[in-house]
Amino acid sequence: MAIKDEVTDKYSLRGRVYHKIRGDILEGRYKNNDELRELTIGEELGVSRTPVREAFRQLELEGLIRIVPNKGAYVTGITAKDVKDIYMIRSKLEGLAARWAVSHITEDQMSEMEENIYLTEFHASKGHLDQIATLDNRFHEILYEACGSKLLEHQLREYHEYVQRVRTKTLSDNKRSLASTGEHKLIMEAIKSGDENNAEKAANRHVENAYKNIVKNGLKEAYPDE
Amino acid sequence: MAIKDEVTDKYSLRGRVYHKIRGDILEGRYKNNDELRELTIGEELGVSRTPVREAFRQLELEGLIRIVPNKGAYVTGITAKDVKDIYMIRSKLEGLAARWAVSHITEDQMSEMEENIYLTEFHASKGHLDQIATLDNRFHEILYEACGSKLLEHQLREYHEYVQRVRTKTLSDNKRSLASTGEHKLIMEAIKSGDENNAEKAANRHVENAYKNIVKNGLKEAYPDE
DNA sequence: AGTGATATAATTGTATACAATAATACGATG
DNA sequence: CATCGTATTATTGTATACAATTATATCACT
Repeated sequence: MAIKDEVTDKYSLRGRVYHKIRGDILEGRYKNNDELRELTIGEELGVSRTPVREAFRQLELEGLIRIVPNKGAYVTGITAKDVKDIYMIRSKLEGLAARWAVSHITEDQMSEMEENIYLTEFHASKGHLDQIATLDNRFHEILYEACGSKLLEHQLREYHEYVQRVRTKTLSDNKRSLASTGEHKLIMEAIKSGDENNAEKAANRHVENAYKNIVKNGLKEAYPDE
Repeated sequence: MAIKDEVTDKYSLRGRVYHKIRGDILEGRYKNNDELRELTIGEELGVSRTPVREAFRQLELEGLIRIVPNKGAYVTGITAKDVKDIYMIRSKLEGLAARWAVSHITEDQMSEMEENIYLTEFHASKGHLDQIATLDNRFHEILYEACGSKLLEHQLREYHEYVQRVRTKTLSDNKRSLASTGEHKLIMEAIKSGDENNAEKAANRHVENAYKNIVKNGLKEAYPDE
């Protein structure tokens, strides 16, 4: 109730609970193996156990918590190893997305991609970190939308969200953000020129390089080991 | 109640409902856009709306149904295009799994993989379709377990389940099952000899070939177009 | 004091009750 | 006869009640 009165009805109560807990886990506000009690969470958000339970079931399926029957729900979170795996998987899948985008991208999407890179170059030269981060996210979003596969789009978006925390942290490295923009440009140009093989390879390398940079800037401090 | 009394308590009521509906969708027992009513499903399985709703939320997250707020739940199912996308994605991810298996596979897993191929060759020569299908599934399971990544393992298993229906259908082609076993052997040998690049390529090609065979044997009849 | 049994409390699992929303039926009006 | 508005019904969303299970505390006994 409390929530429902305050804001417009963008989500159901269950939706709010789900996004709240999910955010708290992905942003690292819970520690690994923290126990989540239905009643406690419900009271914090001013809702009953029902929507909390439904949110728990979704988070369980997503692998962000694990539910022990008749016992409780425990935070699983994301480890340093997970981040590594996600980047290696993303490398392959963003490659596929870039390859497929060659034959599926619309004119509007192509224009937005070019504009995105143009703008990013400008803000990178000025050191505008916030804008760079937003544009970087948007570049990948455009790629996902342009690949022509709802399935791949959904999967990539999910992985992208999972590592959001470490990404925003690492983009504040100015040298990396310049290199990153250059790599975006290579992907865009390959797609524009219709070169599927190069588009795929460029996307592969871009994600691999992003991961290398993350390791260099200290992944271990941001995520638990095991 | 009805269910709980009949069988041992392997799953909660919610678990049963989830697996039941999921199976019905994946096996094609629902048509696309079929509406699922909480009360109806609950009555069919002898449970109340609560566990049904929790199952619905999971299926929604998985993308197998879509829930329109205050309206209802509608089957999304899997289309011919989805099958294609899944095979292309699987090609890349099984490649990764094979590559990672090189440095993560245990002795037991290696032995089981060799034995699996030996047995498959035997049953293929005799035309034992059921055994071949079981062993084929198991081969991929071993690969997933051996890759050393819970995340990749989970994702591959999910995709594998999604296309289970079309797989069992297509393996009844005897020529394909022989070729498939040969491809398994190539993957196994590359892993055994420690050749990461070849392991990845062999797995890529194996999944691509499996898809080509599916197309040849009539994918359109098994799945809706859009 | 330590150990085990039993009672008590806390927590989850499921069913039901109530509220809100959307679909449908029906009748008034032009 | 068509159309709009209203009443009714059906369905989902949420809260609460009860059942089952697990954790905790208490106390007797050695």
